[in-house]
Amino acid sequence: MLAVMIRLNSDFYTHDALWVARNLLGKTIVQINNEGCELHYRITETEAYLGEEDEACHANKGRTPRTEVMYAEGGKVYVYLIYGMYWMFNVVTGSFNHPEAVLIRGIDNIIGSGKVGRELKINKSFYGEDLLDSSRIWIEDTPTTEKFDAFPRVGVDYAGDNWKLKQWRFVSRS
DNA sequence: CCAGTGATCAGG
DNA sequence: CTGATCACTGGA
Repeated sequence: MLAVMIRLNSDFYTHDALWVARNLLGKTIVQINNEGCELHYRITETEAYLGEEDEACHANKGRTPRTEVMYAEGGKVYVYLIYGMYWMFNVVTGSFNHPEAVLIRGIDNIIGSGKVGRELKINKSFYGEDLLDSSRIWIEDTPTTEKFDAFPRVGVDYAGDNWKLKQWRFVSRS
């Protein structure tokens, strides 16, 4: 029996960032590399950023050129460079004009958002990429009974206690 | 602990 | 234009 892999669709990504962050665990990022080969990566760790009211979310400071794509309907890619070195790979979620995203922090045994960006060779050209339609990167539904643990988000000490203590980081259990 | 590295954004 | 900041990593 052949397991048919289906690209995740708009119905998936338009859920809120918390739902998407939890439900992306165990799903498969598919990427076409420079040689035309199809690479598969299992998502193992995610983090949710949820709206302008979330003090840890980039959109907390409102709409800017960088955060613009977060205001799109779920299904786009949000990338940004941090510390001049690391490209963060995020999936935009939720409805139009509600800025949310899920940061991919781990794939397979690669743990750490900077390492994920490096492995996927993310750069600015991925900003706004449409996961529903792209021919070079997308995410596929994957049969899984994923168990996970929740932790506070990483690197958000600048946010108020209410926000930095939220356990919006999700890690697949073994 | 700390350096590296450069885009981004608010403020003059 | 300036300068602070940054959802990080790797090496003392």
